[in-house]
Amino acid sequence: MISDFDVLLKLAEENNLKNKNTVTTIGLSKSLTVSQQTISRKLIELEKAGLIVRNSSYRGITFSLTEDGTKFLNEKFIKLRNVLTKTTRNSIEGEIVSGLGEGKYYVSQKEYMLEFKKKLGFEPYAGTLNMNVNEMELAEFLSNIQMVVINGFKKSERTYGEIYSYPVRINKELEGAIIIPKRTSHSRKIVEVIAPVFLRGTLKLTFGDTIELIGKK
Amino acid sequence: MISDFDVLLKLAEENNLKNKNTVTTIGLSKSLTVSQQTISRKLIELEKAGLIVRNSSYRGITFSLTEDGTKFLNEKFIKLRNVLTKTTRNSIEGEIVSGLGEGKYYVSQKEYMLEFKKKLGFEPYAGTLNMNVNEMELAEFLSNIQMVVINGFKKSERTYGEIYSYPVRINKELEGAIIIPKRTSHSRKIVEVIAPVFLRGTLKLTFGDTIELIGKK
DNA sequence: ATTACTACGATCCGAGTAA
DNA sequence: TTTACTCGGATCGTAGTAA
Repeated sequence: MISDFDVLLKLAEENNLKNKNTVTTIGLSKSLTVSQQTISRKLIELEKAGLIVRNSSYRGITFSLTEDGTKFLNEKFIKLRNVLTKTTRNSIEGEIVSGLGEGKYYVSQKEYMLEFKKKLGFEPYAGTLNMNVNEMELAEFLSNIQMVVINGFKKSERTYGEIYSYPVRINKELEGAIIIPKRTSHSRKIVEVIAPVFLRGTLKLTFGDTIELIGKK
Repeated sequence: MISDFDVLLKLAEENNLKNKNTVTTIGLSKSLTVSQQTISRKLIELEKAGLIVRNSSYRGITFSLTEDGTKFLNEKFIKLRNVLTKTTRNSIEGEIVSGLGEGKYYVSQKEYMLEFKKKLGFEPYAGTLNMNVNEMELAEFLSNIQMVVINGFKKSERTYGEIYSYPVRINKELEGAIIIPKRTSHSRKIVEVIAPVFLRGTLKLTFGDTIELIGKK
């Protein structure tokens, strides 16, 4: 019995070894020891599931992993990493960048504000600190923090979605949280941090400075 | 369709590779969204395949992963790491720090110098640029560069060991290499960079500035 | 409470084969 | 050469249930 994971991992390996993204179902079937027909069907299923995009002809199949496909593998990687290595990532560093973030808009909404106060224990300053981080480090870091779900709401015909928040300690001084809107599916290089105070002011930071977040709990 | 990998990973997460732990088939069935009966059968199969040892009673199942079970997960982990790090990291940034490095001493040795010229294609300036980097980023970065081994030698009863060098491009302008003595076993936060010119002068850098290295090949 | 057997419908695999 | 369809046999998943 072959799984999506097996096939996707093999595709990712093929994709890396050669720079070409062309494979044949026969080649894959040999390296995975299943039939050509099964591979053909599996690739169709993976495409339907949105994990790859695919273009087949009588000369083979060209493909690439979608963002969701990479994310799928990355999640497995992080779980394995947490299980197989004793040291887990409970801190992350990042560079402060200027914000064109949507976060400020969110924290300005009264309804979110009340939720933040109730669930995180503080009323956030009406702005966010934007931070440039390594994507893989971020994924590892977040996987070790207990996520707090901030409920969405509806107001004047617009729907405001759920926000995932991750409590952190900032530069070993201040309490705060990383916030990530639920509907954001792509992985991020920039995250937004909220806190009860104006962080750039309180910590005397300028763009380009590095700050450290430590996961709480 | 649930795979051995899914179940084994969940088991490993449950006990975090401690020696023994107790789970219930009902609990596992909920977190993996399959039936209790399927989990029961899967655990029996995993035991027959030699991936876990298992002891069941009316109070639950105590189990542990066998060596083969851990190996199974570890192989997946390594494949994922190779695939995911290769696609993500071929550059690294770091801050220039003042050097108390041993590198300057090395590049001053005639024997090393000749090796550098022969194998890297340039004769290094007799000094190194010291750079503060994130250890994990460095490990990922270096794993993607083809290492060039600089041979050691003996001179007046002292042994000079091998040096590992990693060709890089500096700030998209200059050729150079990271050098790491072979006998250094601990992971490093500071690496030394060599180049055919005095880097701080040529690039007009001062301590605290950030530079970017891009892996070659 | 549990685990795990039986039975059977659902799903998967792959040989044959069309395009 | 390919990919990918059909379909029969094999395997999987789960409801019911015994222990």
